[in-house]
Amino acid sequence: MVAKGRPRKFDTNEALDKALIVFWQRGFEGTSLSDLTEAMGINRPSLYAAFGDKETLFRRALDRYAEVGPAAVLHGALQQPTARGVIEHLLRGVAEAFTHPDRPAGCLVVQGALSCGETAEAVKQELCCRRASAEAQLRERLERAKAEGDLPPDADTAILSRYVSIVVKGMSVQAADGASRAELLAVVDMVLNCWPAGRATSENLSNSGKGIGVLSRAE
Amino acid sequence: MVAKGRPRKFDTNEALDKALIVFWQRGFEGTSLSDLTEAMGINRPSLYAAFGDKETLFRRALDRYAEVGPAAVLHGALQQPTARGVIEHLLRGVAEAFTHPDRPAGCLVVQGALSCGETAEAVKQELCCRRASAEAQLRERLERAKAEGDLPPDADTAILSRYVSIVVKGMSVQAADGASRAELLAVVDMVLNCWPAGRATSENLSNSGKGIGVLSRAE
DNA sequence: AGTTATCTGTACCGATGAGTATGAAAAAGC
DNA sequence: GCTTTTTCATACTCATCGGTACAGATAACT
Repeated sequence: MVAKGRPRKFDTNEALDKALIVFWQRGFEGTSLSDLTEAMGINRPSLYAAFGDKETLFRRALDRYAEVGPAAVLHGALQQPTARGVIEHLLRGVAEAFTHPDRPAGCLVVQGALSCGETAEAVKQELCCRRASAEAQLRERLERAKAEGDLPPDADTAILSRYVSIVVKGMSVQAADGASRAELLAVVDMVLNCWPAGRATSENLSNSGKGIGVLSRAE
Repeated sequence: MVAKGRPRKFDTNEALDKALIVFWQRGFEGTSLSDLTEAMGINRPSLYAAFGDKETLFRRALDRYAEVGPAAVLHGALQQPTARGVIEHLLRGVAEAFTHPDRPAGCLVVQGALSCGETAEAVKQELCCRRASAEAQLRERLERAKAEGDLPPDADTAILSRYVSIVVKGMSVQAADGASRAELLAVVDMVLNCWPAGRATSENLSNSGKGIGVLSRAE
């Protein structure tokens, strides 16, 4: 299976990786086609022929990110045997991936198009869906843990997964602000230390009997 | 003190508030001058005469945001008598402010320019500094709490303030994703429930004797 | 009334945005 | 060697970007 016409002068995968890095650094709106062609080492028509328009290229980069970037951590985490293991693997893995020395800090799915103009609205929605999907997968995994007796039967998996999701998103912003790996991991340790299942108590896994917002104060 | 020349046809404060909303929704890069003039109900030269260029206007909007937006919650929180009260006021206030029905979801300081092109680099840095400043203020307040015996003497205020900062940033993204006020508040309840000082134990306030990363697993 | 100072509206500036037309170049198939 | 097919490089399109020149309008001050 050899191509017929003039062969490509560049490697498509390598070029996509370069594009991924640029999008990751600057976001969708902040990246111009000139930024892309310069980083990829190709010129404009080659880019369009190989990847389609800017939005299509961004989606390709997103898929690539899901395979090799921090987003890949979730997949491994979900396969851990215990709920505690899932959370630990996820948070530690993400803290490390967000501070990888050779890659942009933080998460492309968070920073790619958090708020934007109308022209990037579709991309923003796509990222929003991916974030929601990650949280949903996590929640299903915790639901399974509950069914297996790994989490107390009154655990609120919606709140738990949302909490973890929030911590991950927060770490992404913190990493973009320049937080070091050690700083993020220290927070992860604290979160894990507070992780309810680590205490073998269900009191903070739900609000059963108390109702949301009616908590005893500690003063 | 009456102005001399032709009087302004619009109210400067109202116009600034309109600009704030647009920046808050679309971010710095995602907002065009046409978006601004349309929302503010004035035309371009009036905008430039009254506020300077786009970046200056954004900074004015930021200052306004610090007074009336979610950022104002921090100020009230820092004045709470106990560390626990500070955190509770901050997290609850922010959860509510990020989901105010009449305002854009989330936080301008987080979403205004998280990642961007070169032209917005200065704005990005400014936002980064403001986030860091908030965390530093929180840390100083916790340090005071430690001095007052309100927190255990071995509490690591750097990690604690960073943790709270991460939760706030994460909630901002979550709110932008469409999370409801009740959903955020439920997470806040869980965080507060896990808040170490609420348990009158210092074991998860520091890693004393164990060292970061050497935590007992719960399996 | 006349002067001066400021604001408004239109119409414009050069630069850059994303996307493309076109012809030369380089390979395979015959 | 010639055709076919695909890629490459230059140079272009049109729209929009942030920012401004200029003339008319509207007020206070003298």
